Amino acid sequence: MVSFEGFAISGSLPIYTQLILYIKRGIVAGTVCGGDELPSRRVLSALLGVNPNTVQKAYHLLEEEGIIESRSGARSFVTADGELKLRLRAELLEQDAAAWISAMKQMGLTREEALRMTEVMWDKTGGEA
Amino acid sequence: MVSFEGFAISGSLPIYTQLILYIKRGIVAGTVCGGDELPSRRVLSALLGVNPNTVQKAYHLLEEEGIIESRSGARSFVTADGELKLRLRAELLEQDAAAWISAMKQMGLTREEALRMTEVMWDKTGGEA
DNA sequence: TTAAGTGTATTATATCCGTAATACAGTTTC
DNA sequence: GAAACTGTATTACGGATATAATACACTTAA
Repeated sequence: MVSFEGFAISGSLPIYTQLILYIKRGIVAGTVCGGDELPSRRVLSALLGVNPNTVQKAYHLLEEEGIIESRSGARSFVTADGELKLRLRAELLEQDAAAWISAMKQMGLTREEALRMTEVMWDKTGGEA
Repeated sequence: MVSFEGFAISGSLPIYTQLILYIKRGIVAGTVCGGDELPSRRVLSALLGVNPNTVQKAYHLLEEEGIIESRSGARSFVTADGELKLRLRAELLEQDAAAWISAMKQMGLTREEALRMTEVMWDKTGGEA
């Protein structure tokens, strides 16, 4: 069962987008694997304090991308092979890095200043190693 | 006069938010300075192919933050002293770094992998040194 | 002084996001 | 088989975003 313990709504992105990102990044990290069952729309919406339609939209879009599968009446589950995992990793890393580097360049930082910034902030923030 | 040559609408953020970010990052970079005149609402909206109300919203919010000033009838201009520049630099850098590092940790990257990612992508993208 | 440009405000419309309340058919489980 | 749960769909409402069309008073420049 895919866990949503580490998930929290934050920022200005639409909630369904945040849910999609959480699943995709979990697949890249290996914490979400092919065959894993997903919480039902109703259960997850109640857990997060969010409308069922919002979860439905996220699941529906994930299914259109071939990342999860739904059979009417039964619980949905993840369909993630190694190829998809690699595709997602490349997509998300490039996307995030491009946004970060673009912002740094717009503010006039040099490459070394950006690297030092990453080093300093990495340990200040919680999460992982 | 503040130039919007390097500005382009992109991504999912509201247009008025992108305009605000462009001004703020320009101030941090030093390309936008106190006393600089801003394009009028009508001129800038025509230049960007955007509704005048969208530019008005961005300018209005910037004025509420004390970053620009408007006199009814005359052109608006930037009011940015050194203190504001430092405040903006700290705010924006921390905000962007936090988003970037959080994404990397969610995908299970180590600190060194994130640093290497920055190094590799820095030269691949256009902009500055 | 007159004309042009400017900031500001209003009303209307359309789309997206999120919530709310249902409804129905399919599956799982007892 | 029956109850509970599931995916799916619909309608309605409010807020935010963006567009469109005006309108008015103020400043600037010719």
